[in-house]
Amino acid sequence: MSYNLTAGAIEDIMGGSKVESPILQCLDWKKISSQQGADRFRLLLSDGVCSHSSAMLATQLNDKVTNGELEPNSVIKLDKYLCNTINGNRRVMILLEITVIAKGAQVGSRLGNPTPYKLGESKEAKVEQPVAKPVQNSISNNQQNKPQNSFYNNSSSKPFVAAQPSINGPGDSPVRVHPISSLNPYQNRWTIKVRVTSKSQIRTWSNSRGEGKLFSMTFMDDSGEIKATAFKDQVDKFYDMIEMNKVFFVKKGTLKTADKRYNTTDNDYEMTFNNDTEIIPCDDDTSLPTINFNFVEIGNLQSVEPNSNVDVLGVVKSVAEVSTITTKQTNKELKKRELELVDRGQVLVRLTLWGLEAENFNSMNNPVVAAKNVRVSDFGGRSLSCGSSSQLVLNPDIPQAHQLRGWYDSEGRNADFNAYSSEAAGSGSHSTNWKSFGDVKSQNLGTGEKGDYFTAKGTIVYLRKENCMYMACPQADCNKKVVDQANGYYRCEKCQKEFPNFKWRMILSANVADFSDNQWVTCFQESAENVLGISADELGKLRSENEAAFDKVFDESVFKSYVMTLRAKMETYNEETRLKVICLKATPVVAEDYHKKLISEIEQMLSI
DNA sequence: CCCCCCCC
Repeated sequence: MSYNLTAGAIEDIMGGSKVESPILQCLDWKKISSQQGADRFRLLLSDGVCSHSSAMLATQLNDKVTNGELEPNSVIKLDKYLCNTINGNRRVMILLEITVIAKGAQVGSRLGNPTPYKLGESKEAKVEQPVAKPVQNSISNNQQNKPQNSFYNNSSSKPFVAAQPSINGPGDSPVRVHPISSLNPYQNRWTIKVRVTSKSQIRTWSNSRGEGKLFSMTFMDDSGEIKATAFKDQVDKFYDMIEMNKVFFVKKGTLKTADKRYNTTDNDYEMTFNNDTEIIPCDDDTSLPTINFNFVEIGNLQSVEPNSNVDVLGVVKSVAEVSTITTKQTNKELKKRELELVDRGQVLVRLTLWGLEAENFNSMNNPVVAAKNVRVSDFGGRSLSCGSSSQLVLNPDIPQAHQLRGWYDSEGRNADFNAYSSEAAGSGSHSTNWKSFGDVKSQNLGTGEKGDYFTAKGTIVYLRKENCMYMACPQADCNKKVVDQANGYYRCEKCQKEFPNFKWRMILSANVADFSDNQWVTCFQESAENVLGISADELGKLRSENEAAFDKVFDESVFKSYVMTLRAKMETYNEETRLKVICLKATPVVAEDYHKKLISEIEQMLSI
């Protein structure tokens, strides 16, 4: 097996040429530790002729190193990369997208005989291509630290020079547009061309260090996104101008390390506007990506970690009035409004809007809403809340939204929904917490204080007939076992009373299996009656009067499948602690409903 | 320079 490295690519790239999708060998990598906790990897790349160690892996690709995909000697294709100049002459490549063509172990050793690249040294005695020369003085105010030939190797048609005359003064050269991913705190001569993909409300603060107001926003271009914040004067200057989804040129802002606690973008840096910041509207609305979503299905919110942020797509089934609440901490009055969102999984979740967004939300006719970056809370099972970095988009023009619209108008409008809600916290909300029996073990369910409630589809593989029922106190609120006095009376020790009758109660041990594992579960009265399809009273009669019929009830119940509401909890008997799983409810599988759930899970998988 | 994301 031979691998064709793009010989000469490193020299060309270092010389400033644009090389499409070069194939290089990664000879080694090195972890550059940073105080921020975000590791960065520097790669030693070779094109077979030259090697060069100034290639940084974009942090979103770190897992390629950590998961072992990019081991030394791998052959890789650079699908998307940048080349920046630092300190006037040192060039650094930033790898944004790569494909590992051959694993290091497969390649085995370094290919060719690469020697380290040195600036200005040509490997061959060839005439230098004019394009490979650093661009000199083509831009007014040329600075040492300016990225002289920063380019963005995406598609062939991406303009590197803004064709927008409005930001160039008379006689100025066209302004070079930089990708967001190239911004860093060490260079301040840049212009980015970005779309606004979120915009917060204005918020005020007052603390020991002073007071003021601010708003924040997210900018996006092909290379990534960045959070930007405007304070005080800059709020007055830019708040009205910055509009969701619009495109702007932005130049001169202060870059600092992103505080990942409050910044959900994948950018290592964030921007603060300053007195020199310029923002110029741009009417080009087509060349930049628009807000993108990574939707979690409403029914899958149960498996999302509370207090994390997600994107959700749903139909607004209902809109409540605005109400006012008072915060516990500061006694501040806040306006809120609740929306109910539903999707094809037929699950309903509540989304809370705050402040002006609550007051201004005014939409009838059950719009589809795409909610970006909303916070997941575990209140009432799961609920959603908008924060400052959240963004709602009504009736977005995306395929999933159109599908959802069609579904809602044709059937969803009249469908019943499984709601995450506080009333259902004991049962209903758990009906959407699907687990497999394999999950019960691998996720250590039941180890918590309260026990874990979940839903599983299981097939009965064995029913333990022995001791599955007992004679119980006939009092309505007492289910204690009674003692047969052998004189026609039955004594309940708890009630301290003898009765001429008793009632049958069930404790049925069932072994239930799904694709992943099997599980012993205990069914008490109701769920045992569900599973056996007969009342305890009738079964009790059969037991004493017709053993064959009694056995038949069990035989016929085996290999039937049920959707079960279960509770797993560790319990201790005689100093032995083991997991006990109780079946609270068992309903025969309705194929149509269950298949809908499977289909929505498949759709969920495909949409990622 | 904020850093709150609330309430049931």
